[in-house]
Amino acid sequence: MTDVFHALADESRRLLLDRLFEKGGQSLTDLCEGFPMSRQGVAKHLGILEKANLVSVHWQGRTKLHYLNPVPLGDIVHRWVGKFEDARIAALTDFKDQVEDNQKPKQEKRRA
Amino acid sequence: MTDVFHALADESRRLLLDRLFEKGGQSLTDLCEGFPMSRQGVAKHLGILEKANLVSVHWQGRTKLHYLNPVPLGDIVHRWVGKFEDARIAALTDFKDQVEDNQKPKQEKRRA
DNA sequence: CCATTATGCAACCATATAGTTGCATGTCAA
DNA sequence: TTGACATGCAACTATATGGTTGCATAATGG
Repeated sequence: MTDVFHALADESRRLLLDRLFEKGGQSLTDLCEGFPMSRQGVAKHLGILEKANLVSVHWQGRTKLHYLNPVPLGDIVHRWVGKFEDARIAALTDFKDQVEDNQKPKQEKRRA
Repeated sequence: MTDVFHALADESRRLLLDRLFEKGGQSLTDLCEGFPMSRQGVAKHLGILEKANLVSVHWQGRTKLHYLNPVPLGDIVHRWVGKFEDARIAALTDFKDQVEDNQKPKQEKRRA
């Protein structure tokens, strides 16, 4: 989970995912094209994406083809989105309740 | 976007969100309770969550009440999940196509 | 007023991260 | 074999990060 979020928390890596989204099966050198960074820099980012399982690879001779792997995001993030959506619904009543409750001048701030 | 993912890429911060998910309107000291970290450590994490707009605050006298804010995740992450889901569908045909396509060039050492 | 409580600010430290360069390894084609 | 190409590995640097401690500020309550 940490790995996935961490991997996505970087513009360069999101850009690489964008590229793989447009066209899968690109090699390192393909992905380096027009990228403002050394080849090794890109390789490191791809390594992080692989480790997060957001990119899967397929060796073919001496070239390593990269593919976007949609599974972990679907699995892991979906849970969080669902959670936050529950919270969103709850927030409509909850937030107001809690603010009002906490606004009672003195203590008694613990909400029921 | 970077801020949101970065904020979520830390176990302590996700734990704080969990706590606010369970019960909104908690103060810094409330959230420090049982947390294996100094108050300032927690305050920093909350600052990052605020900056990412995942937590909104409401001052009440000298205490700062924290609430989970579901909006940015709903907006921003949803787009990514959607994108990855498109990719998931595409992957079924795309992946196979691209592998085969890339294999055309030369030798036959790899089977389809 | 004074003590207590809730928070903020700043400096500091250890480690992680993003990026670099240089060299090694392995594969392809002639 | 030889050279060119695709990638990996390792060392190094600057900065960001997660965490700490100490002190300052501001509101609360007796």
